[in-house]
Amino acid sequence: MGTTKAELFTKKQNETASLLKAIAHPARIAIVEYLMNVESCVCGDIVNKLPLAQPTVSQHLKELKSAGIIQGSIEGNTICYCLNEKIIQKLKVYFETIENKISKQNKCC
Amino acid sequence: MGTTKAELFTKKQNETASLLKAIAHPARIAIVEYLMNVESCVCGDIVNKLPLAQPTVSQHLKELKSAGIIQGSIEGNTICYCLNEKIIQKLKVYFETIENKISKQNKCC
DNA sequence: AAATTATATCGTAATATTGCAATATACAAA
DNA sequence: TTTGTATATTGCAATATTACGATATAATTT
Repeated sequence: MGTTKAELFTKKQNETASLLKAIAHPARIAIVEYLMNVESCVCGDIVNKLPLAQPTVSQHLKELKSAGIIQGSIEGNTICYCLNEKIIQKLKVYFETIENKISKQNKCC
Repeated sequence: MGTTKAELFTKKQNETASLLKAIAHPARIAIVEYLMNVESCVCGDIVNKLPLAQPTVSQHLKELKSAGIIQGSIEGNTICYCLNEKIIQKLKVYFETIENKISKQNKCC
């Protein structure tokens, strides 16, 4: 195996899992945290900032982008990446909702 | 490879990635969402609720537990699992912080 | 104590992920 | 139009993850 049995879970559960998985890597965390602190964001800067080879960074950027966590816009020779605020907010709300539901019930441990 | 080069990132980035990775699977999302909606929580209930074999569920519970996302307390023959509110809150705050930082800066895309 | 019930662990097959060298593409500058 | 610069894609080796049958462990009931 190695294959997740996605068909056995709800669409939403699979989507949530994919979204979290897309961020759940130190290099991708580092990219997100870099973008959150910077105003203008060029791919080359990210490559220089990260301790990984250019193709590896490119691959991580692709994953973040296809999950919708970052957006990229072509700027001549260069690509400007930035965070998708809506998706970040969605994740915040997800954990906020869990937090609120927990506090409303008795805990057994 | 297949190995993440964890030593190249900060301790905190690695911890955040591990924590997110621990939830980033539809079965583990399903477990978290089940626990969030239920008052008393016994491992057997989770096994019955999920469309996976008992050893598989046990393995997922172990991962959630070792990441600190759930806690388990032995209750005779049975094990009662529940969510660790502090960790969930930590994740909420993480995304909340990113959200706040984004809105304070100019976006280029 | 034997049988039953609840959960964990081991071992392993199938598949996925990570990282990078080599190479391709695409625009910019000379 | 050749050269340089920025980014993406391909191909592949190493390692990690997922799932589960078989089995172990540990408490409960009979």
